[in-house]
Amino acid sequence: MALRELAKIYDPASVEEKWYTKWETSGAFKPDMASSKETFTILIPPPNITGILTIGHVLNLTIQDVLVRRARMQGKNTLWLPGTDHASIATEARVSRMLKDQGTNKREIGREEFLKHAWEWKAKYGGTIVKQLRNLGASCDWDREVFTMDENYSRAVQEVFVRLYNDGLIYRGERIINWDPVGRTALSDEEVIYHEQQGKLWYFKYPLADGSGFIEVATTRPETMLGDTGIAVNPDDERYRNLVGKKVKLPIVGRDIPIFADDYVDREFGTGCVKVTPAHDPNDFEMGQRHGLEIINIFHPDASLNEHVPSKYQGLDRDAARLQVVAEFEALGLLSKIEDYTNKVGHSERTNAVVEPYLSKQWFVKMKPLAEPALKAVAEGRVAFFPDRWVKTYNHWLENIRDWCISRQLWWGHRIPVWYRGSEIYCGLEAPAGTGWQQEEDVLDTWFSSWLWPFATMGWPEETSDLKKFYPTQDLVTAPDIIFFWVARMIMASLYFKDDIPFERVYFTGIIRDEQGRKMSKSLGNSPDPLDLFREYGADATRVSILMIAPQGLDILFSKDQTGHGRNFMNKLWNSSRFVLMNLDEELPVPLSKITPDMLDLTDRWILTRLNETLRKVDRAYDLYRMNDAVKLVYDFVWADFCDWYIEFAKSRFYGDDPDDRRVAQTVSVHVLKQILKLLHPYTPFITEELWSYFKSPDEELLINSAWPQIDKTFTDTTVENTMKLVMDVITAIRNVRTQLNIAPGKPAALFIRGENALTGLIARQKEYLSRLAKVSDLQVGEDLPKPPHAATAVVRKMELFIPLEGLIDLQKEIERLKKQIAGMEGRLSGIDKKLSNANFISRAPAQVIEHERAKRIEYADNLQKLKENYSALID
RNA sequence: GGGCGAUUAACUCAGUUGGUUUAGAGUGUCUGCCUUACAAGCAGGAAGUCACUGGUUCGAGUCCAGUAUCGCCCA
Repeated sequence: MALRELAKIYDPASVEEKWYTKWETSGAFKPDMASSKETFTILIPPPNITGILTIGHVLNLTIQDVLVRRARMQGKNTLWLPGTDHASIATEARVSRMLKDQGTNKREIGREEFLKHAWEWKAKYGGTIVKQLRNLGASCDWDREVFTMDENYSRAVQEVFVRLYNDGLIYRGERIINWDPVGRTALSDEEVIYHEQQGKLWYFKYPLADGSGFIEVATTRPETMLGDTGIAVNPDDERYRNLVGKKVKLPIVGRDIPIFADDYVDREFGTGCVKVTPAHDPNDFEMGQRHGLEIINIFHPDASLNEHVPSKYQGLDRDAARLQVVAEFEALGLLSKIEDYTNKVGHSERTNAVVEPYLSKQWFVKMKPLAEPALKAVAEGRVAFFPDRWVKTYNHWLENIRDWCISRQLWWGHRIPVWYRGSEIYCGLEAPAGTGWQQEEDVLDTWFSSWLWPFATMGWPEETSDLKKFYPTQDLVTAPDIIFFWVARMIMASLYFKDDIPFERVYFTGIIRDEQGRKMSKSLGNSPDPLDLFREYGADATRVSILMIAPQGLDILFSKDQTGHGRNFMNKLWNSSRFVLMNLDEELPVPLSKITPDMLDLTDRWILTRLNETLRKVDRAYDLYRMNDAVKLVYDFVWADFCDWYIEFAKSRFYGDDPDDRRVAQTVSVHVLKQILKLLHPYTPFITEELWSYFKSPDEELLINSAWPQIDKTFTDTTVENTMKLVMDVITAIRNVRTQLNIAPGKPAALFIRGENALTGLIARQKEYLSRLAKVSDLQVGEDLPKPPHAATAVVRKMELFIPLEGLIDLQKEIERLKKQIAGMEGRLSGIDKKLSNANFISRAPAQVIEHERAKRIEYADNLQKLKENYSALID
């Protein structure tokens, strides 16, 4: 059969979909349930159904795909389990916006109707990101795809709630929580993002109730004074000791409130007197509890003022109320001063609204008992973090953990399995018998379902075959910004409900930023759409580009241009394959196993040795989860070793007249190329599968299922690297001379090498290669070779290279060139002399190091002498 | 305020237990090449007091201490 020819340029669009379909329909993504082989499982961090693929996902998911594809090739029984997350707040916001566009809202249509719309929305848009994962090449087992509101999954969530409730780890309580006035729901502490903000510190005078004067307080939030129910001072503060026990008449409101002493108050801050608003500040709430203060909630859920403030303030937004309070204090002559003040203001992670500390009745999980085993699991190394510095962050959070507010005043989510009847409370999987029971209106925090991901995706609480086979999983790949939200909580939930770790290793990727170091965000519009990149450069190029610039655990500055690097690499791979293919005969060459080492050329032994070395280093990089190192190793092997040198050498043999040698070169080329395709397949699955189809033998299958390459010692040769280095150095030196003396690259030149026969003999045997790669027309070597007149000179490892080019050498240029070489060599020599003349160095450094320096000295001195001789010969 | 990280060529980054020529790569730049795989390419060159200051050591980009700048997390 005639071998097919490759197009001159790789066209990703024409092959990507074809191979993805082939992989999926062949069952390559599915594990073998009957197999007893070692399993390798990764759970996808479920993307939000509201989301679309971002560059951050591309990094994260590509790393997962790389790990999974390599494990699969290593013969492990591999499962990558995909799914999506229902994202309560985000989805509910989308659906609400849609309803608003239709001229209605959720309260108008009611819970049931709203949920119908939400499911419709999910059906229509929720699959977007999953489709995009296929474009990326993700080798997930789609038959196992899970959604956090699937029936089974929901049952697991209910089950967990009920068990924790019965175990006394879930309770309902009235606390100050973080309130999102836009989402109109409670948030957990983790969902509040603090931004530094330029604000003011207002100083207010509060008149004492007995008319004996004023007390001054400083506040960043004047409007909350409408809910003040006390004034606190530090008990040790001499300035205010005599005021403790007195009362203040609260301006505007007219309420009498007590002055009391509490250790919490910082004497240095402001005036040392603090206004206390127990309903709207967690610290004030605590003080209020300690001192029996009245609690007055002054806000509606949308953060406008309610009926507990004077009527002229009712209905005002908190910002408008602030201005009005300040104006009124000023009018009353009670505004003492205003200072600039920088403080951190909490914003809702989802809606970006300024979060209001708000007293309300919510459901909480007691975290301390869950945190302790989780700390232990990581401390004992049962779960390992890469990079491991994240352990510190993890420990710090768990050691200072606070109870988790899990109820949300939303409809889209898992409704809390609790029913009320009067003062009765029932918690269970099903509604209680009897009439008059009302189910809790709130749903659970989305993370309360995602923290069960490692086992709920596999059918828990049933003891399913998946759970038995694939739990616990091996690797989790995620961004460090959800270490608390998700990673730590999964460890806690898994230890509690499965009595086992959820995964053995967590790989934390960096965060992708733009060229200026800013986070990618929709509002900045600085996030390129990965699908555009796929179209423009191909999915493979996008994947490999991102991996190349993604060092372990460091943030990544990404720009579109970088995708060009990957594209160029793909082009290089494509064209080297194309070249090898066009130099084959009618049939594929015999496999390497049919070749005996004595048939191999020096360059064959060299490339096979380099291949072994690359395999060893790549595997080590994987073991350390240094993905970018692994990519770089293969990149260098392909581009520098294989393309720049081996293929260039091989041209002599492909075009030469020794058919046996030609066939050996074909065999080695194809062998090395196939190993390259295997090594690259996890990074760039599409192009490698496509190329594989041209080079695979009839008994070989898809590349995705092929075996990961192994080191083959048969062809390793320890001396070959040294010899090849010599040849390559000589070639480089000649090229160097040619360029610097402006000798046309195509112009043949003679070469004389004077040096030890042992070395020059090695070179002489590679005459053919010198001729092709350095355009050497006539080669003469010997120990006593006379220097030809009018020759350029170079020194390589004590050998003198002479290039006689009478009439073509610019003498002045050669003189300058040699001068520079001499200066360089003198610099090296003096550096070594400095070391060797240091008595301490001689007496304390290891003998090996000293020996090495001495050997270098001899060589440099020799080189220098030769350079100088040739220099003086030239200027005479 | 506490913690973590970064600082190496114009740009983006490697540099794994201190010694492997005078610190590497890609991009950009300069010179020359459309050499029968690839101009998305080839060959060659220039370019860095490794943020700063001390210390340890025969020897520091690498270890220690401090300083500065930037970034992130927590309070």
